[in-house]
Amino acid sequence: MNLEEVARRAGVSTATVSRVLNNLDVVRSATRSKVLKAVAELNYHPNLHARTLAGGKSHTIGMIASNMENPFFFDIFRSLEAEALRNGYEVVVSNTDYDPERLVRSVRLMIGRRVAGLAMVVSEMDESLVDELAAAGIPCVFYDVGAPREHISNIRVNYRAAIESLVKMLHTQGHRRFAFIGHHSALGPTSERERAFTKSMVKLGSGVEWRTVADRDGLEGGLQAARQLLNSGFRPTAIVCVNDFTAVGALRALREHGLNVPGDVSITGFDNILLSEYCDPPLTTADIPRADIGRLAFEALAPAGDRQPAPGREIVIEPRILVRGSTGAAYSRRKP
Amino acid sequence: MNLEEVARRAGVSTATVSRVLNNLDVVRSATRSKVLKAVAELNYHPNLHARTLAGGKSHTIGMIASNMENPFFFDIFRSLEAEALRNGYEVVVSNTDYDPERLVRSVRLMIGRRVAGLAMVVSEMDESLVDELAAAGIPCVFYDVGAPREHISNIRVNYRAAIESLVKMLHTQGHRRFAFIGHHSALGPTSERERAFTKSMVKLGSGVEWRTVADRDGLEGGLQAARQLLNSGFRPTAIVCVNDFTAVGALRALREHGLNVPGDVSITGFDNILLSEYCDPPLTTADIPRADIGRLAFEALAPAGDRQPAPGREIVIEPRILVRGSTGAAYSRRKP
DNA sequence: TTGAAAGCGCTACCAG
DNA sequence: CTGGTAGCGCTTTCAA
Repeated sequence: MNLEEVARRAGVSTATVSRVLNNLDVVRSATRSKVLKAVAELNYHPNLHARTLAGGKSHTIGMIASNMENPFFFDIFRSLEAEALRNGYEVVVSNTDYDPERLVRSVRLMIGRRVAGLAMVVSEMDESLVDELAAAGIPCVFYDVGAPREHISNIRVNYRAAIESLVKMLHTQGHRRFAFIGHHSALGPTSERERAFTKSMVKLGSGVEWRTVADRDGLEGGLQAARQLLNSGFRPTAIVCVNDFTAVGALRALREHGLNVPGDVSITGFDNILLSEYCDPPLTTADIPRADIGRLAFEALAPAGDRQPAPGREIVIEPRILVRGSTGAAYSRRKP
Repeated sequence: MNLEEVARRAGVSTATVSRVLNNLDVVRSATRSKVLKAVAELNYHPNLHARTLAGGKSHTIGMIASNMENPFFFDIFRSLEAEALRNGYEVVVSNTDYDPERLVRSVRLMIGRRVAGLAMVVSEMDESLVDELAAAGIPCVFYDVGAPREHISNIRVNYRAAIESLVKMLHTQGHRRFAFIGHHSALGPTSERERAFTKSMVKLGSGVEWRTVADRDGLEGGLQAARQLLNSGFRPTAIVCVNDFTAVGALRALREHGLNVPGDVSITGFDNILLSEYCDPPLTTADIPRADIGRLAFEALAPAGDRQPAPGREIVIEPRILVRGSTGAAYSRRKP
């Protein structure tokens, strides 16, 4: 089933059918009707590959994420997609599960698809991959993983400030034994968050004890990391988690050990995913405005109004601290 | 950047480059090297659209889901993708958010992409859309939404049996006031689960009171539905939820009302998503083997070994009940 | 306002 | 084992 069959049935040329299908309003209304009738009767659906090939432009935006299972990434996808659809683009996602090989695979796939733009929401990144992307001439926007280059936009979050606020608050509440639960990831946000944590600890000086531990991203990773932490004998009164998803996992480990939150241990998340309000207790966290990020990412790739993609901009996002039930004064356990 | 440039640089024909890129082992090893060298030097990435168009086959499988935010769907996607990748296919997903219009859009998009197969993991379904798909000649597999036709495979879950088991267990534990929390959805699993619940209630006879309530799928929907239920004045001692995701939302409403689970109220989920073990208390639920579903779906679409897609099969899955901490004897609240 | 025809980048078939 | 070439289904000039 192709244009030609439709054209034949409508008694016009393929060019005309194409024009109708693309809403080029040069077509006489009577002709248009004939064509649409034929299209409907034949249950015709244009071949998008042929269209892309002939048209020379893709109309799809790619997004590569490290862990679509983590609602944080899904939220970004959702806002990016909404913005894209509104502007006549599709978006196709690819998940790497923090696997460098899958990252390479995904990037190549996106290049092969000749996507109109690519949002990289990943923690791992290889310099040579960025080269590849640049050589392919695909507009890119990186979230959180540094790729400071010409023509490449970066969206970054000011973790430092947020983690510092969180730590300062906990310290003020009397906490002196801290722990950081991270997740494995070569570079980027995690290590940046961890570094931010470490720096904050150092800044607090000798009055505090602390350690860090890490496992995979996610519920299970948080659980394992927290178990490992608790089994080590070290007993923090405050745990700073790399993100909410991990924190929810850690919460389970705390319950297993009979520790009350925030009575025995305070815990913080990061991101402000919906789930952070549904766990018990709800998490004190730092809100990252995912809706904005999706929108900004799209604008950096294919701005509305057919402007050229914005040249390499640097967008910094300031998280907002949200204090909820998972944190409180040190040693505040209410006796039963 | 195209085949021709690569061919020129390697001093061979485009046909040969194509053969190398497709691993047709008829190429002399020396020639192959030359080609690969040129490919690398030029940072060449084949245009997948051209490939699909010329080759006449797509090598990508589509999946349309109602709510990718619900981990249940993501789990199915993950297993489907794993199986697909293993067999040389890509998979591209589309999310409908239970919106019939987005469903139509998604289906058309998949047809336009000429996907090699399509997994429909949706609750809403329009008969005419199934026609469209059939006319387009795309192998399809439907999860849970009846589309009994020639050449179309269906994977369904025996909700009836599972819900009945759950209800029977609760009844045996002394529960007499039940509630069902569902989610809006035109047809399919929800209504089937709800019907299953209703039937079970009727079967229990006049000794029980019950009612049903519904909101959107998800954390927020579960919360709202449960609030609505509790504010109605009816006080069930057992709540059966349409799925785990919703149940976690309901749990929050129960906490808000100062109700202890399972002391005051028992609650059950469905699906056995990972989160069901991370909430407090962990949910009694019915396990649906998502990994199997993804695999079965793939096999129904593009069986390994180049066999033709299996002709319309009907696969029934029997959930397994998992009893965890969210259920217990009626009126068993331990006094503080 | 419409049609004819030249590609878009690749595969696959037929020769050699 | 390799090259030439006819499409795949569509868009887009260029003419009419």
